[in-house]
Amino acid sequence: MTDRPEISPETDGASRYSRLELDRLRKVDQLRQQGIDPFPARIERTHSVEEAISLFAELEASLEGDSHHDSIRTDTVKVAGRVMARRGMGKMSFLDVRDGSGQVQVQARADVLADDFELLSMLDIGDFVSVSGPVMRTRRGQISVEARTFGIISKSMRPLPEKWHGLQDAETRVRQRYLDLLANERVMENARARSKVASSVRRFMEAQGFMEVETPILVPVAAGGFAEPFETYHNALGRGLFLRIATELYLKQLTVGGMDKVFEIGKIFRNEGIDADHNPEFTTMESYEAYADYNDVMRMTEELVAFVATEVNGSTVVPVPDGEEGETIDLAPPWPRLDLREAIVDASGIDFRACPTREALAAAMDERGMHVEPNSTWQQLLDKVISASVEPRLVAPTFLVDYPLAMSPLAKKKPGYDDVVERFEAFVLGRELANAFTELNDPVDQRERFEQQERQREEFDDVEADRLDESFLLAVEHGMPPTGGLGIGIDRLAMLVTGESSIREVTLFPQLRS
RNA sequence: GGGCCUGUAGCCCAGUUCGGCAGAGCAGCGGACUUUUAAUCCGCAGAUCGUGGGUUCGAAUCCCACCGGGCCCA
Repeated sequence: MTDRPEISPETDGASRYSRLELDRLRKVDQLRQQGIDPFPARIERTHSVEEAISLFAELEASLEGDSHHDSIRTDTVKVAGRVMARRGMGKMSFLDVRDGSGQVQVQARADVLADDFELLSMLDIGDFVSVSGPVMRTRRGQISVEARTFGIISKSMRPLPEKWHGLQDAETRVRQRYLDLLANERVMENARARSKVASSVRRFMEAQGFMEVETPILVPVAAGGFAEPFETYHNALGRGLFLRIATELYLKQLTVGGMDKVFEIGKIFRNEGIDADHNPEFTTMESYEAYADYNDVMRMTEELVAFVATEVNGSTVVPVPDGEEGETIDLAPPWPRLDLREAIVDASGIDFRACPTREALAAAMDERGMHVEPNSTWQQLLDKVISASVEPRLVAPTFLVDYPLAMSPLAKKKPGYDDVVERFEAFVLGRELANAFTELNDPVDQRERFEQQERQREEFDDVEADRLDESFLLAVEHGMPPTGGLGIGIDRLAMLVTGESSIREVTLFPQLRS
């Protein structure tokens, strides 16, 4: 590391660096020429910013009423962080220094700092610095570290977003999320909230006695849901594989194996479009509980969501995104159970049991002026009726209960019905949040359902139809306990508790075109 | 897939209606300043106007294509 390219606007660096960045590169060089490492491997730190402020606050409180209040100083602390702002006036400068715990002002005075004061001329906003000195209050009352020593511990070569307007550009915000995190407080809050969503879901499930597992992401058959999978290739095996579209079938194999309460939190991948509600990779929590049915799962689901909201926000009341000022909904259980068939009749006048063929359903939709996509399957048509007429009404948390068998190939028939299954979906703010059923554990029925899906794939060119998974059927043929299963979207849950209306606001690095 | 909006300095934005010298603020550089809080004051510099074509005496501005981003519809 001896030869450094000449830094000037004339070199090819000019194509990569603006003048501002070249200025900063020169400062790095100048620091090295002065024998100062702009990127030291180790630094000393005794206090986080938050701890340093607390130290002062406690000292000040203990000396309440003391006549020398103005001259209170703590013992020397050493803090480190990024310079977010700078206010200089010749022989004295104020810096706002931020670490992960908070932000504190640093007062840098020429007479106190002596030699280190010169270093300020090498300092840029965005640099990381190390400061030692007592914590005190300035004359204006601002808690500050009075710098006795000062050092640059990592140079920033590029300017940060502007302090006042911050970073607004929607594209830069997601492509350079680190800048978004620095500039927009809400982004960090949302990231923390999402982290808490995942951890509180995990805590809830463990408290219910569920065991967390991990199942394959690279799978030979992408089954267990309606979605087109991503394809990949394993060189050593010499065969194509898919990225999973659900965790369902592996988890149910574990119930066959005796895991009575099992869950997984993980990414699934669906080869579909990108919009405010959809990212091609997203996170779900799926759970399977032996000896339970969908009524048990329904109770658990509403408890789970209420628990998560309370853990994250301290309340089951969440804001309605883009709603009226102060508009909220309450996630506290119990949530109303709406019979799906009745809900569809109420919303659209269509009774799906009276329209058992796609021709009958298409005619009913046509009568009501609903667009009928040619070559759609019965389930695709009904799904459209539900999403267009029923879902938008479901603002407060609601369960839609008892789905048509045709659109639920993994759910058990409701006793006394041959066309309705024990399945529910949970909706909040017009969006699907969870999907669950009494799991189909009859291997003969299950095989027929899969075969029906495969026929649909052929007949209607339905790339999202479910797939027959022979190794799953083999497991079920060995005997699967009666089981209640749940799938819940972690991203959707995060949107709900943060009050965000776009999945991009709760996904740190959403998929973008490159 | 269709429609609408959008891309100008490192960042935030004007300028596009009606073609006529590319602008301001923050950040930066130089200077003044020992109590600031978006510090202030003086001065300076900073642009592939997303990319490529076209129209025109002249294009950030009008037209076409393409590359990104956003919203709505399907």
